[in-house]
Amino acid sequence: LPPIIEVAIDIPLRQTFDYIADPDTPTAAYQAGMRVPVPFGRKKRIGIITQVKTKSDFPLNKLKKADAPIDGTPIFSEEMLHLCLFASEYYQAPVGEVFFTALPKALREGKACELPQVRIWTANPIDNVEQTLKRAPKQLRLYQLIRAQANGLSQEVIAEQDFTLRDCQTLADKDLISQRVEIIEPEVNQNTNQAPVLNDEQAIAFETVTAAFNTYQCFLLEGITGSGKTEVYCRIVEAALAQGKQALVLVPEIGLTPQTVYRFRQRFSVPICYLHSGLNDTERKTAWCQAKLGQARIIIGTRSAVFAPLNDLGVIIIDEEHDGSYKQQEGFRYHARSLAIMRSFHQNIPIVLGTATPSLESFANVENGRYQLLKLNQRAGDAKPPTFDIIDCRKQRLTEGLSKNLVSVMREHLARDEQVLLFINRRGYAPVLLCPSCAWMSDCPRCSAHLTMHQQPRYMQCHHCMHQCAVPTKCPRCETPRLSALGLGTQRLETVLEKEFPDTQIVRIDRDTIRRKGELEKTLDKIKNGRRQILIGTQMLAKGHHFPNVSLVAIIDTDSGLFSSDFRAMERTGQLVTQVAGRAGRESICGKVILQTYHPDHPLLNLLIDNGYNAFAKACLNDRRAAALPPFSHMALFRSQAQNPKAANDFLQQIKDVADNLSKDGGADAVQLLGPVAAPIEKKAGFYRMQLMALSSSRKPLQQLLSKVLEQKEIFANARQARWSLDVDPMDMS
DNA sequence: AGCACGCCGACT
DNA sequence: GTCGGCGTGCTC
Repeated sequence: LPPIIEVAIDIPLRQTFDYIADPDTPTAAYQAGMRVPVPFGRKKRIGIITQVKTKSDFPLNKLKKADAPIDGTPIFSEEMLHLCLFASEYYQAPVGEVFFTALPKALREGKACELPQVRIWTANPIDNVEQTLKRAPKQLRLYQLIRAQANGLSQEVIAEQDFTLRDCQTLADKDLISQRVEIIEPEVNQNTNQAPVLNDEQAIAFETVTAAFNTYQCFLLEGITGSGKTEVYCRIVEAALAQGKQALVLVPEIGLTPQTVYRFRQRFSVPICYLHSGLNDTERKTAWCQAKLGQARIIIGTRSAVFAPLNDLGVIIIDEEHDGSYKQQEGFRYHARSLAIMRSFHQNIPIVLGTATPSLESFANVENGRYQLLKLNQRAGDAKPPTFDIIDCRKQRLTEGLSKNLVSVMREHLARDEQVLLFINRRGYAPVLLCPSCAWMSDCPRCSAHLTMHQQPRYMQCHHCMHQCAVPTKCPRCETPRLSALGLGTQRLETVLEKEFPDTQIVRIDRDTIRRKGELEKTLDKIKNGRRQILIGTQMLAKGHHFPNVSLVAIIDTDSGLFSSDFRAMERTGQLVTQVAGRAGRESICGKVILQTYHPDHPLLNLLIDNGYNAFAKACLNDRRAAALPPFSHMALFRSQAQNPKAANDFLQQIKDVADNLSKDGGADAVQLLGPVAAPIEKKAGFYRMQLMALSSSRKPLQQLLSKVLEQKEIFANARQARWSLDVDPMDMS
């Protein structure tokens, strides 16, 4: 009797579907984790077998017949199958969606999981070939081309000489050449570089982690900028490789630059594969399969690489663990850090979270003993920490956002032929236009936000929905001819500085100046080789890059991160300031950091600059504890959006009603429901947005409530009137 | 999500 | 009389 298989399909349903296995296919050919084509509705879809069983809850006569599996061996190992099932439960995400986000597109579409191959043609020894092919000069040229290479010639090289596969086959049909297929081996560097000597702290970190090989332990490697975290990673990876294991290294989205890639490539003599957004579908499939088939020994990738298939995984490293890009913000909203920790727990291997500015979550886990803290406090060489200065903006008039004090300090540094880096978190010229006589403002027609004015080229744009229009020449309401540009963006800052420092080169880095790939690299080189420059940048510049010639860093709009509705805003500001401070200075120059603020007495800001990030984080944690916010409670956020604000509200109200009823029955009212309330940006691209928050002191009741709520079918009846999503452990409250 | 079914308005 | 709008229900 053919078995019944349980299949997950890529649709937004929180269920699997049962099928009867193909009776003509051996039973053993069906295994959990394999891809299988199944009839679904009136189309055929590819699904993942989650279970092979003998019984089904679904009426037997209604079960459809599955095809034979695509894979000879499961594409999801038992480990990955469980990780995906866990993730689906934890994040309340549809199973199929989870499995399919874990696969590269080419494999989702049913392509074979195999290593890239190359077709190689060799010439058969033929006498008098010139005679045989005398009427086919092109074929003769091809034959001679191939004959010239004793080991044969690959199809790619032949193609470069303007011969097609067809041409080769014609020769092959005449028995003049023959082909063989070879696996393309990944390029491997033969590195003889001597690894640098570790300092004491690095050595302790390295030894502690490697001593934990083959057991689960989560380490928080807290290393200030320049303390040599990367070298510790490299040593740990090296040790894992020496044990015949693979290593998984996760980096933030911005972190996988050619520089990082180059650094790893220079360091190791094993095949490395990279999984990042710059790859096309084929490259991604190749990298994935190289990992799966054990060819790649080190896998470096961004968020989704947490799903990389690795049979001999020995250690996981997460660089810049505090970085927000580890959280997927749409669809299946997972956090790669959480899943990586889960993965190492199930695999019984250590995991290292490295950063100069740990997330409060990780700090709390050190305090409660779940993570082990490893510290790197020594900077390489004689590099000194930067000094901080607060400029009290209440005491002086700012001209175009710049205080007199800042300008004069800038002059000092520039006079010494050093670089100055200015941070401002707004691109464009001015964040809003205002009519001085009737108070009209340049509001976006589709969002509850202003249109930002851009110059060169001149246009208005909404940074939330990308809506664009011309810059109005007069007030659309009262026809007053002169509108004032309010506030300061990177472009305006650039204009102002050009006037103030006419003989100094100014380099602006934001999404408007860095459009194409590689442009950032080019500009960074320009900065690295330059002197006496003013650099203007958004957050883009805060991450990962070091500028040895910068001796002064100023944050122009510190206050924008100080007072926000998002309870994580303060944490992010502290991380930004600390990371930014890390950009400045080198061994010989002591860096200076200036913060412009209207709130010079802000206690957390002062704690940060006087006592450092650790003290700041501790205080933030205390605030979180007092407010019973994460990480001292667990949060889930229902979001809804609809063109009609009532529809968005009604949907969430219905969820709240259902949830309230359920928690009454359960007795334990440990889950608090707050809302529905309007989202911080109430309207976006024409949609009204609402949210409903669920908070609980422990995870389990929250999880159970969410499961029960989502089981209620009536919720989905209303769901057509509003688009909705559920975010477990939301990182961004907007 | 996709797709079919189904029941009411403006058209060759 | 039909074409087609999108509300509702289902997918093993």
